[in-house]
Amino acid sequence: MATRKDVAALAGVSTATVSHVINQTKYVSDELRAKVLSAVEELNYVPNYAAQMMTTKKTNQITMLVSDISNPYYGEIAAGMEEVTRQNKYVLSISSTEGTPDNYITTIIERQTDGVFVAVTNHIYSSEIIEKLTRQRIPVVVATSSEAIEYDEMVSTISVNYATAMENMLTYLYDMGHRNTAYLVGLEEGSDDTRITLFDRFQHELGFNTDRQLVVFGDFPYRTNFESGYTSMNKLLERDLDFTAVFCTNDLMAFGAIKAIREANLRIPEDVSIIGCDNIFFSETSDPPLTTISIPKRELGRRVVELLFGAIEKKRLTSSRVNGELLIRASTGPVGNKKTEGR
Amino acid sequence: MATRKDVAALAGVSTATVSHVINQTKYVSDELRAKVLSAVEELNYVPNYAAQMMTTKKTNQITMLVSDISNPYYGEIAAGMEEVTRQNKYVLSISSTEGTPDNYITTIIERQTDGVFVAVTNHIYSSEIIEKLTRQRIPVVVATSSEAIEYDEMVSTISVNYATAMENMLTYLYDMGHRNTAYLVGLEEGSDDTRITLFDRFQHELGFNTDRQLVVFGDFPYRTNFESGYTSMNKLLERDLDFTAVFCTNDLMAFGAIKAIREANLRIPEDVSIIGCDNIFFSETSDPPLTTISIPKRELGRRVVELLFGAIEKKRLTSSRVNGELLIRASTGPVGNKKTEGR
DNA sequence: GTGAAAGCGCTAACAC
DNA sequence: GTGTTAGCGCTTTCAC
Repeated sequence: MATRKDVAALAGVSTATVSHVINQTKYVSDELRAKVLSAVEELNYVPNYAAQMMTTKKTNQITMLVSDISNPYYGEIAAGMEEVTRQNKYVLSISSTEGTPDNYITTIIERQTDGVFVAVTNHIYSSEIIEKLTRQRIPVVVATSSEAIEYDEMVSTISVNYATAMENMLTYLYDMGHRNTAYLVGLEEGSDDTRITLFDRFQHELGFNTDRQLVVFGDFPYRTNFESGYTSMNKLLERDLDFTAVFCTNDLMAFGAIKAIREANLRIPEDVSIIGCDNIFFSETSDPPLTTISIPKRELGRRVVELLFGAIEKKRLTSSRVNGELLIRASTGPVGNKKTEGR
Repeated sequence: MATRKDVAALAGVSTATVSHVINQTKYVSDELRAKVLSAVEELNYVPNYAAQMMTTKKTNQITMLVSDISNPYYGEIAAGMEEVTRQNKYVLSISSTEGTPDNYITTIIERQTDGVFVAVTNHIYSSEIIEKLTRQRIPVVVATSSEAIEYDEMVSTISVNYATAMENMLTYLYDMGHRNTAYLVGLEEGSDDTRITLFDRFQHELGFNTDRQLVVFGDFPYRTNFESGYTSMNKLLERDLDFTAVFCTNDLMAFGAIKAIREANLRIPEDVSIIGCDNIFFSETSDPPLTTISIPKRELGRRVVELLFGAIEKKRLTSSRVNGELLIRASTGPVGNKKTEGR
């Protein structure tokens, strides 16, 4: 593997000159620059990143820490991140924390990532992660839906504004005659998710029958995936309460819920209306197409990286916000003649 | 940021000793080891990876180069890779090559990734990528479905055995009365995909009406996503041929095809049976649930990393193979009374 | 068993 | 404009 020294020798210049033409860090005469370039070409020279990293103390690497990379929601966010990350010659690395996140953090710190996006749904883990990261002065962007939390100065937040979408959703349900709507949260009770508060608030304001029993929290380790949706829905069905609509923390859970509902011999939407969140790609093609709160995922991903760059370069921190939007499809409808013998 | 030197000073030992206890590379007396450890603890010391990289010439990093990270198929493979990658203290980085891959490769080479998994569907690009990588002596694993290609000694292959699944699929279709089945390839003509060959072969053997017009290749840049499925299906419909079943290169394309079919006022499966490939998560919940060739994605991801490790450590190369399996769901059925006025 | 010291490949002063 | 050189933090012989 050719080094900068070899190039310098071949081109008959000093190593510093080579550096300067490669990094365009100082003006070098056309003549020498040409020599250097051709030497680079000839030797098939590629700068050694590790060495560069060591002197500059920058890795040009950003990492995404995610609970579940196989959730396409994060896949699309990652695609958005990748886009701007790449344009800026950064590298995106992805860590999936299925379980406790301890080891990842050490890795991230060792690798001296320039910034990390914490997209971990488990609240306890994520605050732990954030703390460890900020202690090392690593810029962090957190996905939060709550503005209530106080973060360290190293952290910026990206959040989704759910207020309008949640209000629209509940108004829509109300207008369709729904008065008892459940919520499959998946997360632990006490999670800092604005949607929970918004759900309560708008239910009160609009005149729904509110019953905490209709809100189903998850079990450790608090996943929000297909299985979790399936389990939560079954939990809800066992409670034997009246409900005609179910809102789920995300589309994946909604699909799990749909499975459970069908197994219980209930029809969608005639017996139960289902609403998801995220609008992942498949919600459009699913059976039935899913009513959901759409989130601009790619845009969100781009924003995250911009936020991180801001923190890395200017050391100036801000927050960013993206809007959720209700998308009505076939999984919801008016309250119908419920098959009461269904369960 | 504490360095090894600080630790050595605090512990009252040499830097070498610190290295030895951290890397367990030589026996160090319990007494000193304890001192070192507590110094590490106290200083919150974390080894600098860049420095380590520089001396060891290893990055402990593996890269996945993928055409489309938002395709959940790759998401699941990535999850499998991440699993073993993590267990071995490696880092997984993901690059999405939407468009020409030139720049990524340079990045990968600069970063001196220890190994890369090339999951790029575009054949021309992928061979170019492989060449550049192997020229730098970087171990590569390629996803191929063809055994025909001769690769450099630095490349191992992971392949899916489609033979049985393809035969089962076509037999199944034949038994259902289908005689004209189309194939939406998405890729360019001449792609090294065994499925194309297998499709032809079994169609002949079983006695289908074969007509190359029923095989639809893609257009540059040869994507195999939803849009591509939609476009290809429309292309097929315009050809105005008889067909009662359509096989698609992957589930994403199948969903795109389904959209086009519905827009043409055709019913699934009464008028057209649809078969996908991959069995991504949503194929189970889609409308209709998709008949598809299932691939053990996580397992595949794990194997890829193992292959890469083999290449990195022992410099011994092998190949690995995983089996596809036909999964019959509701998007296929017997040839019915086709609504000929449908298009 | 422990330590000194020579690099690894590059950057960035600083001289020339 | 171009070259010299002192590190960056760590690993690893090789002495002791």
